Amino acid sequence: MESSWGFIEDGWRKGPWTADEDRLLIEYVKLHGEGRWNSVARLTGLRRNGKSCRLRWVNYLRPDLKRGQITPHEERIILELHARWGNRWSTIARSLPGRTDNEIKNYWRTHFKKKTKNSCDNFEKSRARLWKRQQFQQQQQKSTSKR
DNA sequence: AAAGGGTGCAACCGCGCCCCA
DNA sequence: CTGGGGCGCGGTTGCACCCTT
Repeated sequence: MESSWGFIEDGWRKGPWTADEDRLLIEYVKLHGEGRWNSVARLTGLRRNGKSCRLRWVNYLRPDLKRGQITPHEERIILELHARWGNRWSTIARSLPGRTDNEIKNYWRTHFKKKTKNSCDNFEKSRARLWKRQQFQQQQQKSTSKR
C-alpha cells in the first residue's frame, strides 16, 4: 500500500540507503564478487532489487572510488572528452579512475550546462547531429562487415 | 526568524543490448 | 530463432541543504 519515498513498494525498499543496508551489500560483494545483483536479495535478505544494489555499489560503495572534489586537472579532462564525445558519460568515466559516470554527469550538468544555453547552444546541436551521422555510418560498416 | 528560491547529489526510470536456454 | 533475464547507459527526479529576502 505505502509507496512513499524510503519504504516498501512491491516488496522492494526504495530511496536512500541505510548503513545497515550498505553493510549487507558490501558483505555480499566480498563473498560473491560484483555482478549477479538479482541474487543479493535472496542471499542476504536485503530488500532491494538488483538494479538498486548495482547502482549503490557502482556509484557509492566501490572501494576504489576517489570521492571528494573534482580536481582542476580532472575538470579539464571532462571538458575535453565531453567536447569530443558529448554525453557519453561512461566513456568519459573510463578515462578518470575513481570517478563514476553518474558523478561526472552530475558535475558537468551543474557546472557547465547553463553555459551552453546561449552561444554554445547551436554548436551543441550541430555536434549532436554530427555524432548521430557518425553512429549511423559505424552501424552501416558493422553490419556490412558482418555479412 | 521564517518563508521562498536555488543548487547539488543520490537514486530512480525507461530503453536497449547481449547472452543463453 | 526467440523470449526473457541481467545488466549498462543516459536522462530525470526528489530531497536536503544552502542562501537570500
